[in-house]
Amino acid sequence: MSDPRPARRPGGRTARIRADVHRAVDELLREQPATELTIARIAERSGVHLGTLYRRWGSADGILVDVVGERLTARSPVPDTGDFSRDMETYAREAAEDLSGPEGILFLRALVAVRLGNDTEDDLPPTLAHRFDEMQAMLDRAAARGVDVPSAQDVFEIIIAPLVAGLLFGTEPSGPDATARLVDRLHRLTGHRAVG
Amino acid sequence: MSDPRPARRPGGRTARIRADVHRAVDELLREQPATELTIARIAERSGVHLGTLYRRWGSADGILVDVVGERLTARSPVPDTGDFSRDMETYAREAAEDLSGPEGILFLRALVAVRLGNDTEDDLPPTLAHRFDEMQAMLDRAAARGVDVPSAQDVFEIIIAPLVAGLLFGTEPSGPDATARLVDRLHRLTGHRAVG
DNA sequence: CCACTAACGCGAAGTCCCTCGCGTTAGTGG
DNA sequence: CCACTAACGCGAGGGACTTCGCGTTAGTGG
Repeated sequence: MSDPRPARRPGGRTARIRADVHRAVDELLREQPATELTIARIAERSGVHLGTLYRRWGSADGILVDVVGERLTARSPVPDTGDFSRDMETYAREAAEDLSGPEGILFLRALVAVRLGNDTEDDLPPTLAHRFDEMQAMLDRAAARGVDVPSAQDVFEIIIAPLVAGLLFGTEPSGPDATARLVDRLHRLTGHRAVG
Repeated sequence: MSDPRPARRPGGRTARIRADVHRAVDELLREQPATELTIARIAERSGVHLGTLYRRWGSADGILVDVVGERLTARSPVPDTGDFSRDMETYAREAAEDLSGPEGILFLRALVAVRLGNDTEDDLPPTLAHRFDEMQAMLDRAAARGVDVPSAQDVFEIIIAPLVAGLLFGTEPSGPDATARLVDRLHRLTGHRAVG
């Protein structure tokens, strides 16, 4: 969904077009509310033809998922300090910040539109799937050090889900205290002292 | 959101129009995928003029939130057997069923579009707020019987949030086992044997 | 360096979305 | 029963969205 083409010809032009589009979207988001972001405007700003945008991304939401998803991935690397408890808290705090910011909301909206809009059940956009893989790797590293870690699903249900749902329903306190509380709850529920 | 008018003139015609629209949407949803649901089609089927639909609901998503939200409220009354643990499990199971069904997905999509689409931060649609009030009442009843109950926010974070987020990210097992597991987790967190 | 073809540029055309002003209808309060 | 006005009906109109076929460009593999 992010960039739906299986990279059959990932060479120079294709990558250049994508970069142009990303730059244009970045600029446009800085100048106007996200609801004003149309394919036509992106085409105009980026110099990429309108038909090309439809062919590659299908819709403005598809472009948004691609752009914002990549931005989130880029600026929040998964931590690896050797202290699982601290890493987890950092991970949770970054996730909360990403989500509560304006582009987090944007990303969520676009993701929902793309995922629930089409009947074909397809996978997560690559940027998101990659993020989950990183978390799994973090858990694996800790497990390799002998730490008794929760499952990825536990982390998803106890940490991520409340953040996302709170955002949707507008009932989130979402301060730094909130994420600390979630992490603490994860430890208590999964029964780990979380040292390691 | 749901029906945005503060009921300044809730009398016969207004209610009649709303019923007509709801009936039309029900019919249309049975005949075609939700993505095909346009304001124009609703107007045609219901006999209500297109301009009226835009005035009252603003968009097709707004109508969807109204219609589906009411349907969910109507068919899943909050349980009250006097056994808190059982009530909570029933509540969770019903919520899970509502969400996993096609109209649950629909509702979620529409809710996101309506809530995150406009910049004005407004409240939850009445149907949803009402649902939360019912849950709070359920907790209050149990508390009045002397049961040590979790907070509404706990229920939201531990029961509702994983269901919603799982739906969005497509990572939900969401069987009856899953909800039982969530309820069990809630009990463990609040440290109750959940008898009452 | 050449042939192949994926991906893009182009522009027209159709469709749908949404708004607006004005006239009409029918709840509401007295 | 009457005056008032919220809410609806109406239709035109502009604007936005999306698709399509065809020609062109430029990675890719040999």
